[in-house]
Amino acid sequence: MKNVLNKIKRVYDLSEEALSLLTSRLRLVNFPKGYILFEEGRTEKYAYFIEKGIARAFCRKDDKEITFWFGSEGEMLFSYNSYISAKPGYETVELLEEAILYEVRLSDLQELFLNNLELANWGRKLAETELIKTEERFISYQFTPAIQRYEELLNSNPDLLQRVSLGQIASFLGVTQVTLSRIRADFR
Amino acid sequence: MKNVLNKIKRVYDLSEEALSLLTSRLRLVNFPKGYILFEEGRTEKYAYFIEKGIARAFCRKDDKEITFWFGSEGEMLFSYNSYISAKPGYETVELLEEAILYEVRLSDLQELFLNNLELANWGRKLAETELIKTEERFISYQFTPAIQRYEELLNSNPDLLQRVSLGQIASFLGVTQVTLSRIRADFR
DNA sequence: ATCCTTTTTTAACATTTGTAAAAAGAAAAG
DNA sequence: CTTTTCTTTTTACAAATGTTAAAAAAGGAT
Repeated sequence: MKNVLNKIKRVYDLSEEALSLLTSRLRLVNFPKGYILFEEGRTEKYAYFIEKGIARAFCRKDDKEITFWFGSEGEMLFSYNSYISAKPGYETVELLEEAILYEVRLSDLQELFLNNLELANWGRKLAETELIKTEERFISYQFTPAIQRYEELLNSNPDLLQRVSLGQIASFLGVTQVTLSRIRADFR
Repeated sequence: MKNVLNKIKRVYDLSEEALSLLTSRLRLVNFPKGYILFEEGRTEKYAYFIEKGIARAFCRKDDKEITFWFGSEGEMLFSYNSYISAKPGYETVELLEEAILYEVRLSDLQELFLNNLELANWGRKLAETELIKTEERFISYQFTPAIQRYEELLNSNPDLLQRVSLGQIASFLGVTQVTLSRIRADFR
């Protein structure tokens, strides 16, 4: 549970009591490589902490897929619409490796938030942290050319290339696979 | 205070007590058109509710500006980095019209969040709502061509064209002003 | 109304990126 | 080891967008 505990504390430091309230709702689960954890259009009932493995979130449109997120050890997995408003999600989440996750029921989380001040603030911090990350990525997206975003991605996530296919990285960067190949060719 | 109260309640419904705890920390302020409310690199001490007026948030890079947000009546204004981690902000916020705002000290907000369960959950919901909006925009950005984003923007915000210059809308859409002009020409 | 300033449009050209298809390379299966 | 399948690179061409500069249009000020 090392990676998960680490993540929980990094979000917002909790007392022993609050921490065990939260962890008591976690359940260890395993899934094979390729497993579809969340499916577009479904209202999900669980969120997950990644103890081991890597996942990607993507949306489909006209038989194209756009990957907009990668997450690995020590990160959380939600279907935001389900988590935030109990509505069908717009994203599909696929496990790219065999994975060890901790599962938590969304209704349990809600209940904890509504009854425990520390956990409510933990949930607030969690959303705030994700918010900043998302907005910064949005901005960097407009400012920074794909080449540079590619370098930054590899710097912040050096093992990504070994774990994820180039086509998926290309769609994450917002370019086609052909363009990414060209970028890499210039690179050398 | 109509627009602001509306916004507060739309985020998350509060009891009378919690609501007045929050509103007691608000202070009415006025600013002229063109006023720079937040400045890139500064750690801001306040957040604002917009009672009247319209604002834009942008980042600068190599003498270019990228507008990534517009907000008007009934929306909130923060420098996210200041709000979330008391660090210097990456954005500049400019008032595009004479404005009536309600100001709240960030340290007051923090204090309320840490002491009141309802307000902590209000703060959580606020961040969550912003998070979904930002992520959806990010995704639509990759999927949807500029023409369509332009139409959607005008649909959801019909008076924007009257209140904001085309150059700013273009940078919001992620294209140059020339491209936006071409888009509008095809349109007719 | 006229002048001045700012905003928006248009034009010509260069650059980038996309598309489709083929070739090369790598990984998995027999 | 060979074949099959999947992934990545390359090529040629088309389409979209950026750049720079000039023209046109719109708004304000006197």
